Amino acid sequence: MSKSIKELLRVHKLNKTPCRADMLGVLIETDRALSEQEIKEQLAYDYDRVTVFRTLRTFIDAGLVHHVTVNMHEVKYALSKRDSRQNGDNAHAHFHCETCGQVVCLGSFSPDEAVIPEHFSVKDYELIINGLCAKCNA
Amino acid sequence: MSKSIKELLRVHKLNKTPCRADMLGVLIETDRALSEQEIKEQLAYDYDRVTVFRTLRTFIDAGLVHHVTVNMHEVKYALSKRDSRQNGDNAHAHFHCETCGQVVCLGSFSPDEAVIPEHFSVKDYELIINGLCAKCNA
DNA sequence: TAATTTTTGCAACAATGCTGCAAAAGTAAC
DNA sequence: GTTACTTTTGCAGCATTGTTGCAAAAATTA
Repeated sequence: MSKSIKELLRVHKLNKTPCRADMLGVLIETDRALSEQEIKEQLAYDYDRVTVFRTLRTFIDAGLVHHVTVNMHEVKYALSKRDSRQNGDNAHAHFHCETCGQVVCLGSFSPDEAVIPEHFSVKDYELIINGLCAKCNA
Repeated sequence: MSKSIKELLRVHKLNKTPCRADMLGVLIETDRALSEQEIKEQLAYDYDRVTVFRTLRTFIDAGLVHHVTVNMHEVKYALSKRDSRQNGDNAHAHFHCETCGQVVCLGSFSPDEAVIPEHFSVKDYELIINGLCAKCNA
């Protein structure tokens, strides 16, 4: 397990540091998206809150992690399956449980194929499309 | 115009107050989603920030307004076309321009029909599905 | 107009996002 | 391994935002 952490960091051209390895370990061991708070609670050591904050940003910039926002303000982070900077993996579907707050990443999707896990029920969904409007596209 | 503000408030069972009428006026005159800050800047008078905050929440609770979050933390508010509490209008597609930050509401959608306005280009989209997971569904 | 309910403004606090800077740790070259 | 250089971390600290409680003001109802 420790080996793949090292590998992941190396592949993404990030130096290996205790905090990064620790955080990555937490994210690897979870199949769902975690809030900053949830990640902190699972870390082996207490790092400065700014460090955790910056590390998450580093991971995102490196394409190692992606984020979702549910309920207006709850930001959750999850390991990207593949390097989202390189390939066409530019769409994400996430399932958010309104009761327990759990967010699971459903991976890539096309607007015409919604993959809902069995026994999950959909109340509503929201599509956020990022791109350029007509004015900025000119 | 003032008449439709009054109407909207009445239909949603909300008392008419200067702040509400003012804010509703701003939202009606815009076809896109606005941040709390943008709304404040367009108001005729300066209301307490808590009042604006609470009024937005009141509007959302009443189904008069809905919200989108882009770029992790930017929350934007837009007038709902119909009362989203009553009918099946439980899905929203929003277009977010990464350059100017503009968010336009594309209205209701099904995952298999993505309606992108002409000359808009998509970089990526995100689908947030709210509902119940298997565990909470039991 | 009076009585009752609702809304607003203010004070205040917690949590979060973020920056600059110096210390510590990591990396590379010898 | 030691040295020199680069990167990361921790800390102090500030701005913004989300939120609550309460009393004053406004709106609604009778």
